Amino acid sequence: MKSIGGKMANMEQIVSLCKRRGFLFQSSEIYGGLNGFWDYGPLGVELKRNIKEAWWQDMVVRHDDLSQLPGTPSPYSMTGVDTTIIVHPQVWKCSGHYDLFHDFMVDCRDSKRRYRHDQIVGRWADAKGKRAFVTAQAGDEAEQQMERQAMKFFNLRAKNIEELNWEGTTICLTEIASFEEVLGPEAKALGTLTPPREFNLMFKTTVGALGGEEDAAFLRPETAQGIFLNFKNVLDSTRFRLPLGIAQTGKSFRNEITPRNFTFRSREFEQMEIEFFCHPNESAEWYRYWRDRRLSWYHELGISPERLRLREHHEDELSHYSTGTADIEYAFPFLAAGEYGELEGIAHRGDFDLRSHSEGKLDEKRRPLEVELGPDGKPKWRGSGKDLSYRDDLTNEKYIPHVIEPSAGADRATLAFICDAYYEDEAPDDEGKMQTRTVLKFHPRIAPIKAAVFPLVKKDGMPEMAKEIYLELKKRFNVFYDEKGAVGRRYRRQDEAGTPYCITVDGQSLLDKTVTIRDRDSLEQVRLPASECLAWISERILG
RNA sequence: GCGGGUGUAGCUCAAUGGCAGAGCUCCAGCCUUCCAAGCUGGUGGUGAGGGUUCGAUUCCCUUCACCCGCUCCA
Repeated sequence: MKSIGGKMANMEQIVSLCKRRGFLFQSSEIYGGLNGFWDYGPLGVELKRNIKEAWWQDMVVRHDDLSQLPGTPSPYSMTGVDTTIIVHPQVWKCSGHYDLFHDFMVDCRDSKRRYRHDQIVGRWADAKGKRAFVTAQAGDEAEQQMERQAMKFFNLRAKNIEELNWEGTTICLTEIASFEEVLGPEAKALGTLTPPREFNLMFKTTVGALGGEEDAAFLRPETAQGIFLNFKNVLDSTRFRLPLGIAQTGKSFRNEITPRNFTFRSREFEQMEIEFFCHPNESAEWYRYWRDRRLSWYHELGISPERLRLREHHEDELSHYSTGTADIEYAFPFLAAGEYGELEGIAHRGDFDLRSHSEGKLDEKRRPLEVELGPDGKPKWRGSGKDLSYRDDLTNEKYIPHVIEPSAGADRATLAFICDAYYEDEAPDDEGKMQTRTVLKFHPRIAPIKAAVFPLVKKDGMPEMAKEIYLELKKRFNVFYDEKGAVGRRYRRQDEAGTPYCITVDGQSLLDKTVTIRDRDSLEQVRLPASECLAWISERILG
């Protein structure tokens, strides 16, 4: 979002443009839509493909694996995989998603709030002949909040605090069978909490036509696990050495409780993920490298630096096994001023993933990490039992690699690029009056249409020459031909689509084989031989 | 999942318990030698389901979607 002439673009205008020009449509729209699902239209699919392609080219294909790049401890390799959406159900048990994504929630009928069942703590209390299980949300202030709740509920003043009797210790709500005597964290009466209800954040499906519950499988909530599963395959089938990054793009699925904000929180979405495997001693340095590299990638593709920020997670926000996580965040127009939405997370994951898939799911709360045990004392979720360590054939050192994970949302990036490109400015019409112009100032590399070719008027042989140029460019780029109506109107239409260049064949073209190329942002035109158009545009869009 | 708001043409918006309108867009044609508003004609709509009624886009119920606020966000 940019402001020009003091007018701020708002999300409604952007959504409207997306639909009007064919960037994004609601999924199943003719049936009334489906919450949390979005389709890309003719312009949107080109934009998103270009963004994914830029990512793949920049991260994998064009990566210089021979040089030591600034900020890195050594040269490194990059490669890719494309793994399945459905994998062995055990994968999600060892990855931690199964436990984490099967939250039980309780709602409070009184306060209209919702809580995670396992994040409510409480303690039995009595006063004035009444008894209640007084609760609060787990956290540092839980004890104070419980006391406040109890004083309020029992109608006690501070001076009568000794009338309040606590029994036993603070325990989790999960230990309480019936909620009849439970006082919700913000409730005024007892028994207002609903029974715990399961929220399946992973999409469940069935493998096999007759499958029962034992054949249940899940659509992946992230592409990353497919990379871990193939870590050994990649090393065994190639001559790559560590450090090595393995990239993958693909669809993931999460049953978000509240899809919101256009495509920002969708239930079906596409990720662009890298799992970067390295020696534990160098992992901190690699983490910093990837964090900075990924931030600069957005800058290179033209995102406004002032709307983008890198946010390091606080220590208490980190996963227990992570020694560092940073989010790349964008100031989306649908957020309040000063708020940012996550585009990408760069996480130092240590050896959690490879060890979990080898030994069994690790207990994130234990230091050092150990396999999480079930009630029977055996591993809660068994791993594959396969050795996923790496032997360095130069030093003969054997170790379990540490992992840096730059995980980006392709749809979120696409949305950010659209929002960031949206401008309304003023340009003069043919009578010199200033008219509002809506323009998407995409970086030429990601623009859906690279160039439009127009005959200035539809006669005198101009269309013929323009079509020739169009067909020649079309062999290399997505280009657009238009001969209808006033040329100014055609320029404006391309501005809305974000087309960076418009090539116009005019009277002079017929005499000397030159054309004009009009720049979307500056509105300036240059004249050059028609035969040089391809080279001129190539130079500007290859990035 | 809760509360509030909104659903009328591709877009922006009118109107009404009794034939649903405008502007822009779009399409066809005319005119046009560089930045959307010239001329002629044309396509096209009440989110879905049910109820009340002689008749519902309008009133009622249900549902779906979108927006705002909670909640959630590994």
